[in-house]
Amino acid sequence: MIIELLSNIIKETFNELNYETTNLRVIKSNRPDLCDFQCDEAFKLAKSYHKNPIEIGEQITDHLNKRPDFNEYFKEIEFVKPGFINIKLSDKFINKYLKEMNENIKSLLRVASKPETFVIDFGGANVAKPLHVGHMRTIMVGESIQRTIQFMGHKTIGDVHLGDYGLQIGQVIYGVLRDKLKDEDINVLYLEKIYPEMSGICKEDEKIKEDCAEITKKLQEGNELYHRLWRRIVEVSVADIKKNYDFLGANFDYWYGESDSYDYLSKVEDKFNQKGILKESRGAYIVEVQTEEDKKEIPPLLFKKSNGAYLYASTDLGTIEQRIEDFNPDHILYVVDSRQSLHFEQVFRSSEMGGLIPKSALEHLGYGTVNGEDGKPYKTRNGDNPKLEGLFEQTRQLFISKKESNKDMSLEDVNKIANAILKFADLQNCREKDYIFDLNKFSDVSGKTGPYILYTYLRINKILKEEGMENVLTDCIYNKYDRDLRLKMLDYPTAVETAFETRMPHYIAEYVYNLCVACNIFYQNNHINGMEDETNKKDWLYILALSNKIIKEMLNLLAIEIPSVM
RNA sequence: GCGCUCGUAGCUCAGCUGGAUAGAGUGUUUGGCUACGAACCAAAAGGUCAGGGGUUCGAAUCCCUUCGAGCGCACCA
Repeated sequence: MIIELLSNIIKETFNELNYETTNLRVIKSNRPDLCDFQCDEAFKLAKSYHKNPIEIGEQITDHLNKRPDFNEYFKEIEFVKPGFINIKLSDKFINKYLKEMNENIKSLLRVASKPETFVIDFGGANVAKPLHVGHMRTIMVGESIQRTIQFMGHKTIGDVHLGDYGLQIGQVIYGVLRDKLKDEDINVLYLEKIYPEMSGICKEDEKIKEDCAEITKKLQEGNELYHRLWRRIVEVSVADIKKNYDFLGANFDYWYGESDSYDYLSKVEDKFNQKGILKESRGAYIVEVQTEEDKKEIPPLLFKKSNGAYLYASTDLGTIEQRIEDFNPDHILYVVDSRQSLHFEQVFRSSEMGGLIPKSALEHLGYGTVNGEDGKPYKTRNGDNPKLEGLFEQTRQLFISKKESNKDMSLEDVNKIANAILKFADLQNCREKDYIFDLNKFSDVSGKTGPYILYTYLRINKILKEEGMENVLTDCIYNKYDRDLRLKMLDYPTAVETAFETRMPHYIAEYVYNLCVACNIFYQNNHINGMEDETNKKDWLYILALSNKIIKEMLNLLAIEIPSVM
C-alpha cells in the first residue's frame, strides 16, 4: 500500500509534465544510506522521449519539490547522477501509517476484495509408510501458505489427502496375512517393519508383487476381509500421523484420503468419455495430454491399469471432482515434492481437457528434497530414513544442552522452541530448492534462527511489562536506529503480499528476521528505563509494542508458537 | 534419448517480474556486560555471482551455449 501510494504520487507528477507512464513503480531503495525508496522511471522514458534521463529526472524532482503538500509525504527528494530519483519519507508520513497499523494491523495490507476459496492439499503421507524428515516440509510449507492465504482474507480448506488406497496397502495386507496377525496385533511398530520388508520383497519377486496388486484391486472392489484389515491399518497409522502433525502445528479441515475419491471416479470416467479423451492403449486406459503446441514430449496420463485397477493419477482426478462438488473452489494448491511435477502437469491437463476445472485453477507448489550433509537425501548413519519423532526428540535434547537453565524449562516451552528451531530453519529456505539438513547447525540458538526471533519477542515483552504500554504516538523520530525500525515495520505488508503471490513462506521468514535485527539494534542502542524525556519514552514504548505485534503475526504465519520464557 | 530443476563468500543460504557499492548467518580475527535479557551489539577479513557469448544506457537477474550437479519420463505413490 505504501508503495502504491508513493508510486501514484510520482506518476501524477510524470503525467503533469506530459510523460506517459504505465507501469511506474517505486521500489524499496537498494541504497538505504541514500534514501528510503527510489524511482528509476527516468531511465525508461529517456529512450521513447529522445531525452537524456538526467533532464527528465531533474525536471520531475523539481516539480515534486514544489508540491504544496510535500511535507505531508517527504523529507527529501533528490535526483542523483544518471537517473535515480531518491525519496526520503517525512517523519509525519511514517508515523501516520504506523498509527494506522496499530489501529488495524492489516490497514496497509491489500487484503482480498473478493474472498476466494483455496483448497490446500498438503501433508499427504502414505498410510502404512513411516513418517520421515521429508514429511516435515509439506507440513511446514503447507501450513504457512494456508495461514498466509487466510491472512490475506481468503477462505482455505486444508485437506491432508492421505495415500490410503494404493499398492502399499496391498503389500501390507499381504504381510499381515502371511504373519497370521490378529487385527489388534497390527500396530505402528509392525507397520514400520512390514512396509520396507514387503517393498523389498516385491522388487525381488514378481509373483508376490502381482499378488499384492491383486489384493489392492480387490480391496478397491470392496472385498470384506481386505476392507476390515485396511480399516485397522488406516486407524493405527492415522493416529500416529496425527500425533506428529499436531506437534508441527498443522491444521486440516479434512482428513480425506485417496479412498474417498473412489465414489467420484465413475463420474470422472463419464466426463472423460463424453469428451472422448479416454483411449485404450495396451489394455490400459490413458489420456493423451500432449498438444500440438508442445515442443517437448509429454507422456500420456495413465487412468486405469490393464487389470482394471485405478492409480495415483486417477484418484487425484477423482479428488478434483470431489472438491468441485463439495467446495466449489477457485484454486486447488498441491504442496507436494517437486519431483512429481510431471504427474501434476498430466493431471492438470486432463482436468481441463475433461471439463473438471481449468488448469489455471490448479497449482503444484513443489518443494525441494531435504538432503544430508553429503547432498543426498537425508538418512541416518545406518542408512534408514530418520523418523520424525526421533528428530523432534533430538532437537529438544540439543536445545536443552545449550544452557544449564534450559533443563528447568517446561516441556511445553521446550516443544515450542524445538518446533521453532526446525520450522525457521526450513522456512527460511526457498521452497523450490533442495536444502541440506544439518541438525547441529539448525539447533544453534544464535544467529539467524528461530530462537533469535523468540528471544527478541520475549525481551521486548519484558520491557513492555516493566515500563507499560502506550497508545499515543507523536510525529517525532529520535535517531537512526529508531527510524530504521519504524521503516522496517512499514515493510511487513509487502513481505506478506509477496509470500502470498508466490506461495513462498521464506519471504516472511526473511522479513521477520530482519525486523528482529532492527529491534535488537534499536534497544541495544536506546535504553528506555530511566529515561527522563517522558514523551520520547512513550513513543519508544509505542513502537516496541507495535513491532512485537508484527513479530507475533509473522510468527503465526510461519506456524511458530511463542514460549512463555526462554 | 527426451524433459525439468539448480550452480552466488571456506560452509549453509537470501537476492532473480533488470538499476547505484551483490547481502545474511556461520566460521576466522577483534572490541563491548556494575547495563530494560550478552541466546545480544559493533568492527575487520572473505566474491572473475560455474565458464563463454548475446540483448540493454545498465545483467547475479532476461536469451543462447558449454561444463558440472540433482531429478523425472505408462500399469508404484
